Amino acid sequence: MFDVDVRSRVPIYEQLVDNIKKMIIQNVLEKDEKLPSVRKMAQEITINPNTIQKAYRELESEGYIYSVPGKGSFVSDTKNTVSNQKIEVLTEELEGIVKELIYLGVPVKKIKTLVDEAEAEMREDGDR
Amino acid sequence: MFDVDVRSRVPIYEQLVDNIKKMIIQNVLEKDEKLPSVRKMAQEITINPNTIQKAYRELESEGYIYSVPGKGSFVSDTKNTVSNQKIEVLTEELEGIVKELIYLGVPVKKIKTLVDEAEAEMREDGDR
DNA sequence: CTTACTGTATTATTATAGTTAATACAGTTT
DNA sequence: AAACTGTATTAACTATAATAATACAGTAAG
Repeated sequence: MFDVDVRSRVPIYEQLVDNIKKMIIQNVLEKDEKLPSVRKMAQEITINPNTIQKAYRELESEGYIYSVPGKGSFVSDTKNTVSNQKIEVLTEELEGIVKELIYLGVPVKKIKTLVDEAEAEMREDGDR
Repeated sequence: MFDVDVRSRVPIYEQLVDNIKKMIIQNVLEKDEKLPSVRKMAQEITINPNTIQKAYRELESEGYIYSVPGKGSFVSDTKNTVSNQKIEVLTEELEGIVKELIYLGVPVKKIKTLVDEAEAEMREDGDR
């Protein structure tokens, strides 16, 4: 569920932050749901509790979770902002890809055509 | 011309690799053009020659440049080899993101605006 | 009240990657 | 010969991530 790649160049605690953020935004983790305790999570994925704590501290400071000493760490209410945050993330990704395509020599016009094609495809197979 | 951010989390040598790759792909650096020597480049951007060498070694192993001991390092002929496959991959990613954005209610028109903004931002960066 | 959980904090240590530094050697260019 | 090139090697320094070992205080349940 919370998988990390210990060999990745991006730090474990940051992978955790990203993963959990994503799950919260996608509503895989719901409001007030309890996250595994730092020690339990540390056991689960066999890494040091301090690393988990660092991730949780970061998530709390960004408002994604709230922690109560003695009780645990819980998912914050991000309901009203969830969709916006998700769009924000996707927009950033889009920006990066567009920039790469442009420097690879793909003209903006062509990129916009791709956007249209994606929309068309989406209407065809109305799933997802 | 070859600027790096020494405070970035991405290593200097990798920034160099990326920058030079981009310039080659965009044809800012042309086939058989001579790159600054490791020592000269090191002076230019005030970092260690070994770091430059590491970048050049990487670029050579990826086929972007070729180095001749005693002469220098030169841009390879990569036209039509390197970038096409990347464009394919990026196009698929673009498609996925666009579909998600549409699903979230972002109109196609707005997405195209984002494309334009990305292009504009890119031109800003390019002049820096 | 005791026990076993929670989050939190602190300090020390290890591991790793990036970078710098100082040389050295051999090929080339003039 | 002198001044360039790329290349290689070894050592040292730095910053950051991660581990380890504790400790303390709040909460919940028996």
